[in-house]
Amino acid sequence: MSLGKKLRVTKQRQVLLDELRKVCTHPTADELYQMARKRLPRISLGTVYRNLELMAENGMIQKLEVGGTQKRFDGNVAPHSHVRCLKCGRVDDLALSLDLDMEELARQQTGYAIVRHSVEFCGFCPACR
Amino acid sequence: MSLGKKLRVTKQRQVLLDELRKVCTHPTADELYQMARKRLPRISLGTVYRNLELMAENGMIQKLEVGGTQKRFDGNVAPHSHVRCLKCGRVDDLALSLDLDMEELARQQTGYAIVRHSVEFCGFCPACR
DNA sequence: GTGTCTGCAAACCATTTGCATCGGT
DNA sequence: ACCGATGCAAATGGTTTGCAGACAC
Repeated sequence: MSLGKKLRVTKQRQVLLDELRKVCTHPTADELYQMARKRLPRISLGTVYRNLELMAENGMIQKLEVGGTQKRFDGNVAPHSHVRCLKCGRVDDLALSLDLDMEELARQQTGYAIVRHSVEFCGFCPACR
Repeated sequence: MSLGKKLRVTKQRQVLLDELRKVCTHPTADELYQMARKRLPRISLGTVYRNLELMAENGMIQKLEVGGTQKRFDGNVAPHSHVRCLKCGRVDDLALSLDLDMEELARQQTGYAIVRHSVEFCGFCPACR
């Protein structure tokens, strides 16, 4: 979550951040593009990708480390787990996080300097099973 | 891990499975392609992808649900966690698995029918930090 | 005014797929 | 002989990038 350089406040950036924080789903870049387009019809997909990347680097949003073909983004930067539906791909939150010293255990076992971790459950959501 | 239909025993399949079980790294499809090519120079990348997919469906190998741009495969089907280097992308094993009733907890909280889970730690490996 | 950001389009890269042929059973 | 599996090449789909003009500071 190391805060990077200061970003300029552009309409595009504001709208993307706002839309992302507004929803409880975990939209893909393309979904965010569709959402933002309703307010900024001329925004481009490239801008969406660039901003999501920059905002994630700055710790303003989270880029999810989940499976599936597309990356997903989360306006909630607090550590939490996710459940992903193997059929429809939706991702939901889960109020569960590993014990704080799990990362310490991982460091001891592997020699890695651990930055973060993620727990992902996979299964079928109520609508799909 | 629901075992699918029976697969024919082809040279390509045997070599891929053998190579994957031989290593402790978690190769990408392309890495496996390079490894297999030393023994089967005419094997195609499409065949590699098709077989990895089929063998994963049959529970013979594991397709890892980790971050990064490329999918990775694991010859070890026992449940375990992974550590991924944010710089070089290598993935190592971690002898750590969640409490058995974590999945039950996830089911209660979300209503999903949980099939599996994965824990991924991210950081910098000894060579990269 | 300067340096960042944007829209657009082309480029990229991992993965998938169609098809004619090959080979395991 | 049948039908799944293969090699090849083209197609796909998500993401990235180069560039010229626009905009935040």
